[in-house]
Amino acid sequence: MAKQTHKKRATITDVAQQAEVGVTTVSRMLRDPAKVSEKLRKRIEAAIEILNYVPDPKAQALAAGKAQTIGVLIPSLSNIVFSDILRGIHDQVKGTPYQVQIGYTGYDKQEEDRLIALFLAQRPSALVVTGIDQSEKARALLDHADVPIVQILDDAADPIDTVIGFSHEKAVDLVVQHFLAQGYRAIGCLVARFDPRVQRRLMGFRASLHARGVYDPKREGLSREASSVQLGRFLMGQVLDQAPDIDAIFCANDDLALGALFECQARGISVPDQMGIVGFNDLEMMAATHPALSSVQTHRYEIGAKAIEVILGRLQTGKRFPNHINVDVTLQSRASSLRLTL
Amino acid sequence: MAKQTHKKRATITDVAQQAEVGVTTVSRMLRDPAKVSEKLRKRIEAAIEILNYVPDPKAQALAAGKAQTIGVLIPSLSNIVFSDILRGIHDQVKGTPYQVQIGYTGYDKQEEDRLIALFLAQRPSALVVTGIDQSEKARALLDHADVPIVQILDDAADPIDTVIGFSHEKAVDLVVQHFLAQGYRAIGCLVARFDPRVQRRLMGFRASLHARGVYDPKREGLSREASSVQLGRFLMGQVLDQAPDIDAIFCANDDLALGALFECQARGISVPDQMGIVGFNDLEMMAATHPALSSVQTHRYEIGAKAIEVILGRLQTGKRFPNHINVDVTLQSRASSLRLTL
DNA sequence: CTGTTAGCGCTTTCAA
DNA sequence: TTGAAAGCGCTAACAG
Repeated sequence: MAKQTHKKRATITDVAQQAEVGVTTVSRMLRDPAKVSEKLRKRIEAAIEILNYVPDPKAQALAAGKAQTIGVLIPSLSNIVFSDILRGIHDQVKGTPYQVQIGYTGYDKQEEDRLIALFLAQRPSALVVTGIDQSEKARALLDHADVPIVQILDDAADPIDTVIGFSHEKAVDLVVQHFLAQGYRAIGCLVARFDPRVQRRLMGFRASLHARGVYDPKREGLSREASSVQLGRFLMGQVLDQAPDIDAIFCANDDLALGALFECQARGISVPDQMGIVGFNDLEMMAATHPALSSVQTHRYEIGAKAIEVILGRLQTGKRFPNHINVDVTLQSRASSLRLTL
Repeated sequence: MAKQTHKKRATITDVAQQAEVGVTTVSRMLRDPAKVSEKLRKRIEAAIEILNYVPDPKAQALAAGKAQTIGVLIPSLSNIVFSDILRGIHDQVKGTPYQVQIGYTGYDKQEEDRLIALFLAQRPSALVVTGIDQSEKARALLDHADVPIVQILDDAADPIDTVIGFSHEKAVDLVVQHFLAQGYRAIGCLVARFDPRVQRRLMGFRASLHARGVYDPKREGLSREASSVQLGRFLMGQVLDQAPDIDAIFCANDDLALGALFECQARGISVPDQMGIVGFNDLEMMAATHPALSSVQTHRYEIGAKAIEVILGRLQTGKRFPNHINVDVTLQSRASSLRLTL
């Protein structure tokens, strides 16, 4: 008899009436069908089908005291790096009862603080945040939040909870070693958008060159703008003009590296003979350029997936993972930085 | 006296007690401060500060009968095209009381159906879906949903509600015209991942060439794989092998075009003299390659932003927009397809 | 301008 | 096994 008035979605009560059982039974069936007798189960299933019932997640969350939501805070969308991480996250969440809620900080500390407070207020099941450079305030909130917190894409001595990533300094050192091994001596770098991780790459790069006594600030092309291929071309040109002796360039992002390659092509500078190029992140395109571009593979998809794995482990099976999960970075050395026949 | 027991977040009741007012007043203040007297407002603000109160969005949504959520369904994350759209959406939503909830269909019709049902069950304020190729089932749900529905990235004779985008057929015709005007005659194409929009581009391309009597299937490089630079190289190589007479290539995605360019470089084929290349979407990198790559600019950011503008218009100001919003596509003709001195 | 009182749709004791 | 009833935190009449 429970006719729907066209406009209203069916509620659990409607289903209960339709199936002639109590709402409790319907609710129970939804989260553990085994606890309901075969007979009622059939009736309820039929009722759900007839009424086209879909439980309201927010009512569930409210009643249960917590949302089946995993919050994810990332700085940006323009950067494929984060798309890859999100893919890893989504693929791993798929099939679980959890939903992903994404927040974009726009590389803005204040916005990050705001979003962390907002997300935490929704009592998510867990929270994934980018990097290790949260503000004092955010850190306090996070420390007291009673849910798994995963920091990604970096490494920290003192993680809030779990940190999954790698040391940017070490990653960059790999690049410098590689350049030197290939006989490059006048090594410069291109760096854009000074987010904390890029900054650590720059610092690591400088330290690494310093340690080998081959550091020269003239060979740096720096910009606060967002990284892009065009910016890569521009910065490469700039560095080339101010330090003509340069013979190798480390690009803190792959799009800069692509831009550097094109600038060299445009100027008739041969890569890798006159100029070695190495990028960072190893995006798909790097292997397909001509010559193929070397880059530091950062396994972004895996980092995203691992973050969820850790969270699900904690949430569902109670399994604990180590607080530091190091994802190996590897230098994919391709034609753009290989000039020695080995 | 309302001491918090450390673990529990403050509720609106706590705030009301702390400020010695009724909960209604607190609630009211939250959504329209002007309706509360100066005096109480101060007291409430203080209480909120002391208790560190953040309203629970799901309780709000439940009580209000609808979530302040705008659902967005897109097929993929790997494609920068959708990152751009999401940026437009987020930028436009920022500062409004709405939250964005993203769903990924993975180019899978069934998953799309499931997500549409799921999202609608949450009674969002509005829903943005990609394309116009929803299933019968999904369409029925969408038709009866009592919220603004915006379809993006395509054009349809019969939109569900509002459609924002452009005709892929017409866009492709622009490319063919351009090639012909530049004196190219043996025009081929590279197409990957047969999603409905890419498919329409292919159909439009064929029709356009047919109409001019210059269609040759041997000049097509097709693949069901996801579009990528590497795939672009591979397909370009394939087409070059099977149709050596080809002198121009339209790539249904920019990464394919980039791959095509590199394949030409690797084979010593000069662009644009021996081979004209035009891509689709005009990603940032296209202007920075050497030679710069022509591409069809699809204004993805604007489409995303416009979708939200339309939705906010309907939701907040009651303003109505036309059901068809056409976003002009323009061919950015750059060096890669210009071989006539004009 | 302010407070009381029902719910929103669902979960969850607690009895039956 | 099942169900009645009491909330989860908030909003929205409806009185004052």
